[in-house]
This record gives sequence, structure tokens and C-alpha cells, in this order.
Amino acid sequence: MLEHRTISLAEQVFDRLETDILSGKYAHGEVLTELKLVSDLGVSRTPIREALRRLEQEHIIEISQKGIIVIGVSKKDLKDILEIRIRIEGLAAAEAAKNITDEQLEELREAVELQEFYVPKHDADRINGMDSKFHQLIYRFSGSTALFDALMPLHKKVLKYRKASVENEIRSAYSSQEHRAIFEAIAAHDAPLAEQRMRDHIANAKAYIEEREGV
Amino acid sequence: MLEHRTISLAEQVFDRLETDILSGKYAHGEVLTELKLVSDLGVSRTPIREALRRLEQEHIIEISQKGIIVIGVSKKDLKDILEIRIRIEGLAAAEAAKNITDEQLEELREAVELQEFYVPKHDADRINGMDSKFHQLIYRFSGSTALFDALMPLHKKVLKYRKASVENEIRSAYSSQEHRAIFEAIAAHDAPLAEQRMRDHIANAKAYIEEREGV
DNA sequence: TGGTGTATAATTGTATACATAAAAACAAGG
DNA sequence: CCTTGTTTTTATGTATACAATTATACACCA
Repeated sequence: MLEHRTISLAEQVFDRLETDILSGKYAHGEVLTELKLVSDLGVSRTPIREALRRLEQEHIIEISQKGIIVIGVSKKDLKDILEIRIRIEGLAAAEAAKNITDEQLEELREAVELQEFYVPKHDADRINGMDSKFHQLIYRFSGSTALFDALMPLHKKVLKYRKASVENEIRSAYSSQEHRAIFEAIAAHDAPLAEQRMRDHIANAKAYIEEREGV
Repeated sequence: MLEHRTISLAEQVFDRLETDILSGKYAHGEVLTELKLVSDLGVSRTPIREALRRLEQEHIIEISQKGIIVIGVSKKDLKDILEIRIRIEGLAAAEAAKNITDEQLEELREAVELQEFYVPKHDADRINGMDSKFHQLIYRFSGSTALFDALMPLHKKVLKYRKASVENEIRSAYSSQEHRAIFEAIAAHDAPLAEQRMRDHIANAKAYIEEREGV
């Protein structure tokens, strides 16, 4: 396992396993063992176990005597997650509109504009990356740890399904425009407008994803 | 550390530390070390570290080279948490109204009635216990893992502040009545009514707590 | 053939030894 | 007296050895 800066092996293992599970690299029901992960990742059981405990807490794996069972995110989960995000992600945008600094605003602007840059190029991975970054920055700039902690795991769990959205040119273009509109409301420090636009944005994403996934 | 049934030491350590931190037993800013916990709890560093990782993920501790810094729940956190719960806990009640089974309904009824039993006796600990149980059962009976995962940590983090509410006779009696009303709506499988009553209940609790805490 | 008990193997659970990095103590020099 | 460089201590990070539990394979018997 390469790259060992200041970030601990336990953290790296967590990030990697979380991404692999949420991206669908491991299938639902697949059984892993700590020993298999030891040989795959090239680290000892200690950091692996610490990562597994956190993944278990997020309910994307289950640990039993048989091994580590991959759970992932079901379509029912997806439905529930988007329903929750419709109700609280607007709050994050509203709080960000109230609290954001000029410097943070520039960081947010960059995410919006890079996404706009990649959309006509159909670079799905980078679009997805900027899309994620936009939402996560808003969680952070809301200034609420509670909102951040509630929204971040929900957002990460949509990864696999968001990827598909981004590959659709029409939805991808609309989504980028919606981000721009939310950004403008936040930049104007108009909390109610930011809240409404974010709520609509999640509702649109939900409608698209659910139609696509057939739920 | 006594009692080692089927539940692992790591889990026991997590529960104990979480309760101690959220109840205010450890003060904000207090610094612990793994070694201190080893001697206090009588278990090795391994299960302690696994518990600490989970507590760190919940943002109620921070781990640094200086040791383990207790963070806990600030009044700002409390405000943010209740604002979130107002927006999504009604959804949990609505889903429970749709999905609850007769057997689960009886379990919920028991929590309501035991709370009603303890209120006139001013048994704060047991009232608090039944109050918590009522909400947590609804999270479970909502049938949504996402709602459960979002709401459970928020609910647990109010522990310290809820305790004070429960010691007030007037608020405690109202709260118990509100639980009864929510229960009746769920028992009637009236999702919109359950949602509205739960939202009002959280809003009332928020108003009381915030007035009391002076935020 | 089916079930049951037992032996075996495989897995997680826990403790501990060692590595590493940062903080703290301290001494020297300006 | 303050600053700075060095040493020492103290903390977490990681690997590994050992324990305990559970799943599995298999032989035996009804």
C-alpha cells in the first residue's frame, strides 16, 4: 500500500474500503475476511480492524464469525436517503448563505466553474468529482457539525447512483445549472432562496435517479 | 471490567465511553490517554482503540499526539441538532405509521405507558429512559436504515440536555402527553398526523431546551 | 439416507511488544 | 531573560502472538 504521509494506515484503509464498497466494486453479500484484506492491502490486522469498525457503524458492512459481509446501499436506502436530503440539505445551503466567508465563496465558485468546464467535455469522473465537492463544501461552510455529520454519509452513499446521472448529458447539464443557481443565492447571502434552490435540486436529482433505477 | 457475555469488549468500551461523554461525565477539553483508559477500564488498548475510532467518527472526541481530547456536544450543536430533528423526525413517525406491525405497536405502547407511569412519580432517570426508548423505537420501526442512522446519533447527543427537561414536572407531563398523541396517530396508521405531531413535539422540546439553556 | 455428535479448521477477539512521531523538559548561548 | 537546539519522555501507530468462538467437514449411528 503506497503513500504513507501523515495520514494513518487505518484512515487510508477506511477510505479505500468505503470507496470500494460504495462504488459497487464489492458486491452486496460478498464475504471478505480480515486475512484476505491483510494480503490485499499489505497492512496488518490492526488498522484494518479499526477501519472495519467504522464501516460497520455506517451499516455498509456486517461483521460476523463467518467473515465480513458486504452490505452496501440498496435502492430502498437510496430512496430513504434522498427523502432525508430533500428535507435537510436546503438547511445546509441556508446556513452557508448566512455564514460563508469571501474566501470560502471563491472555493465554492471554483467547484461550480470547473464542473461547468467539464460538462461539455463529458468527463464523467471529473464532473462527478466536482459535483461531490460542491455539496461537501456547502456542508462544511454551513458551520454546523451536526449537519455535516448527518449529510456527509448520506451524500457518500449515493456515489454509485450519482455516477450514472452524471453520464447523462441532459441531466448533467441541468445539474450544473442548478449548482450555479444555488451558488448565486449563497453568494448573495440570500438564505431562503439558497434553501429553496437546494431543495429543488435534490428533488430533481431524486426524480431522475429513481426513474432511472426504476423505483 | 465486568460482564463479558456475547458482546465484545470493544462494544462495551464504546457504549461506556459514549455515555460518559454525552452525559457530561467527562468535561469538554479534558484530555485522556489510551493508557489511562486501559487502567480505568481494565482492558487492553486494542478494544479501546476500536471504540475511540468510532467516537472520533461521531466527532465527540478528537485524537491527537497529546492524547484523546473530549469534545462532547456544545449548545450550538444542540441548536443545530434540534433544527435537523424538526425536519426529519416527523418523517420517521410517518414511515412508522405506515409500516409498524401489531407486535411492534405493543412495544411502543409499553414505552408510552411506562413513561406515563413514572411521570407522576418524578422518577427522572426512568422517565428519561422511556422517553429515549420511545423515540428510538420509532426510528427502528420506520423501516429506514438511513433514518435510523441519521437520527440515532442526534438523539443520543441530546442526552445531557434532555435529562434537565425531564426533571421539570410541567414539561415532563406535556412531553408524555405528546408521546401519547404521536402513538395514537401511529396506531391509527395516520402517517400525516403522526408526522405533524412528531414535528410539533420536537419543536416544543427545542423551545423548552433552548429557553432553559439560554440560547 | 438422514440426522447427530464430534473433531477440525477458519475466523474474529484480545493482549502485548515494538516502531514512530510529537510534545515537553532542559540546557546552552545570545 | 528569552530564544534555540537537543535530549528525553510520552503519546499514538502498527505488527504479531495467542485466545475463544463459531462454522464446517466428516464419521458414525439409527
